[in-house]
Amino acid sequence: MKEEKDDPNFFDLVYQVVKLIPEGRVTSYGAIAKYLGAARSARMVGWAMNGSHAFDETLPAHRVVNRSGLLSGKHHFANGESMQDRLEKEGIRVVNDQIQDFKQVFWDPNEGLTYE
DNA sequence: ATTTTGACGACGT
DNA sequence: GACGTCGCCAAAA
Repeated sequence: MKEEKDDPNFFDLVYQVVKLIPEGRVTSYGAIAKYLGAARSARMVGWAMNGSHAFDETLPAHRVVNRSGLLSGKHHFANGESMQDRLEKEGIRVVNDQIQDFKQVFWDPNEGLTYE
């Protein structure tokens, strides 16, 4: 038998979590990584997203930002403006690629609970 | 096979 | 809070 040394599911899991992000909310790569048990592999989350749109354009990658609430990956979208535009459409305020009230719109997959 | 890079994060200064 | 450095792991050169 072949031992699963690697975790091909890791990438899939990332996509699943991103899909679970409620509208008008955002999360960070590190939060997702931590949720998957790879807290120190936040980079892998971003790397997974890199190929995500290749087979899943519905993936709301625009709701995933770095821990600072900065649209670090906006340059990877087809149109550099699409990411910010979508966020603002969902009620998220973005100024200079920086999400305003990031703490309020932040959604942690670990909690998944509605807070005030 | 080795080196560099990358949609990040934590820690030290 | 800004800046520099290290760690993490996978893909590209």
